[in-house]
Amino acid sequence: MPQLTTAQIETFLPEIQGFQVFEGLGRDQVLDLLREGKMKASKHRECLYRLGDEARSFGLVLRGAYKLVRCSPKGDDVIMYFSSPGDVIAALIMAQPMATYPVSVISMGPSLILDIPKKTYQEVWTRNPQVVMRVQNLLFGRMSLLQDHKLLAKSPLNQKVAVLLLQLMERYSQDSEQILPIPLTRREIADSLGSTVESVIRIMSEWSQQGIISTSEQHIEILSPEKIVSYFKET
Amino acid sequence: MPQLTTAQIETFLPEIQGFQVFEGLGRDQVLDLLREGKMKASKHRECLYRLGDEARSFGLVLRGAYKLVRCSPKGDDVIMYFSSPGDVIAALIMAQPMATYPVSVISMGPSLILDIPKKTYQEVWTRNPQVVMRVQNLLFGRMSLLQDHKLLAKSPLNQKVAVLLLQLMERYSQDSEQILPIPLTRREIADSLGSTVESVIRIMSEWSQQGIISTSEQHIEILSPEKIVSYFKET
DNA sequence: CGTAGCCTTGAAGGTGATCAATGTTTGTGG
DNA sequence: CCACAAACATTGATCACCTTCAAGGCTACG
Repeated sequence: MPQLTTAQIETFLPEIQGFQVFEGLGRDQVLDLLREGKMKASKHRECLYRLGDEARSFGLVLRGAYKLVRCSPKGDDVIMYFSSPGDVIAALIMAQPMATYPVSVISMGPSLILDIPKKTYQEVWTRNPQVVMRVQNLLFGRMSLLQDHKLLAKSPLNQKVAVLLLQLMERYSQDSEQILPIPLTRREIADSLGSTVESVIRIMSEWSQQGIISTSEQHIEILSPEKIVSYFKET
Repeated sequence: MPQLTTAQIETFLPEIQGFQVFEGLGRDQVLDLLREGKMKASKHRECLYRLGDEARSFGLVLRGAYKLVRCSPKGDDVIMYFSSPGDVIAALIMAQPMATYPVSVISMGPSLILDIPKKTYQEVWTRNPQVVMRVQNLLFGRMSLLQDHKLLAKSPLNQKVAVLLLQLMERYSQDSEQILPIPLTRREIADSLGSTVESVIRIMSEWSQQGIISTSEQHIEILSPEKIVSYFKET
């Protein structure tokens, strides 16, 4: 995992200033919040933070995506969250002294993150009520997703897959194209929904045949969102 | 829903100062955070905040319990969270201007809450970084519960029920007795787990016969926690 | 060119949802 | 205090959905 020079932060600064967390903050204020931050590029499937390791730093996602993974009692992976650029990862755990990461963070496709030491969080982030509130809002968004997922507990699997794909599409798709720009495997969909690869495949194969979606080279495209939406309008 | 006089807050003040959110704060500071707060006693099954209503105030739970309920697309209730004394309810929504409650809040058994106007949150709570951090920690705890629930997605229902009962027992039981001091129906257990009453009953009946739990007058007692624990140690 | 990760399909089997019917407790108003 | 309604608990029968297991093919990458 190559570490880039701090100077490179400059390049991304305009973009970073546009992130929700930093909305409306001045350039110097933002630079202060990123103090001691190091850019880290991750290759596909590389592990950034490992569950159980001591939490020394947290991350601001710049490019690509990372999945937050825990391990079920049974031993299989469960994906808690898919992060997207602008997301702050593992921030909450920074508030506690001597804590360990509650999840593993693994990149999906080539990704870029700004890795910021715990010290900066404790000394700069927590002192600024506005920033703390912004982090809280991000957290609120993630909690809403977890709640939405709980709401679908009794729904059939195809509704769950439909909702997940549309959620991800909304967050990741650029240029209003309906193509997911990150490699999302069927296993990952299953791991996110608490289901199995086989079941997910059966559902998505059917959609492919019906021309509702199209998948090629690990990328998923939704051809007719309306039809997918219909899946969770049904009783 | 009778409103008690503000003077009554004095009575609860020592208790309130002991809550996690206010830990280490001075008496005057706490009083300021509760500014304009009104005590509200709720009867069993009474609705405190209704989903979709304009969010004008939030609550600090003093006695009893409240359930946070949303409605699934199918139309049946899903319980997102069981609150306990010391919990802050609907706080996050206070940060947004003109928002509506994202859940309904309904009391379980006779309960007591301190209802605090939005204004106090915006003017006092958000200004104090320490308090904001504390609220964030409470939120973090609730998110952990949602994550734990997601982790059990593939587990059989009896494990889910076991985990839920032990979680609630840990938070509510007083004097290290293993009796839940709040009326928890089997329907509520089902609504919380995204299951059905019948399935929950079948599981709990079996436990009753085996002497693992005992239920009388709407109260649940765990006779042998070890045996319940064993349910989620199994593969 | 072999391994690893991913995708696919089929068959069998189980868990839990659904539907239906009935008993029990709680709460309310006359 | 009784009668009636509403909420809760219970049991059984049936069946759909999804998991599990097994086997095989495809593609990328060292």
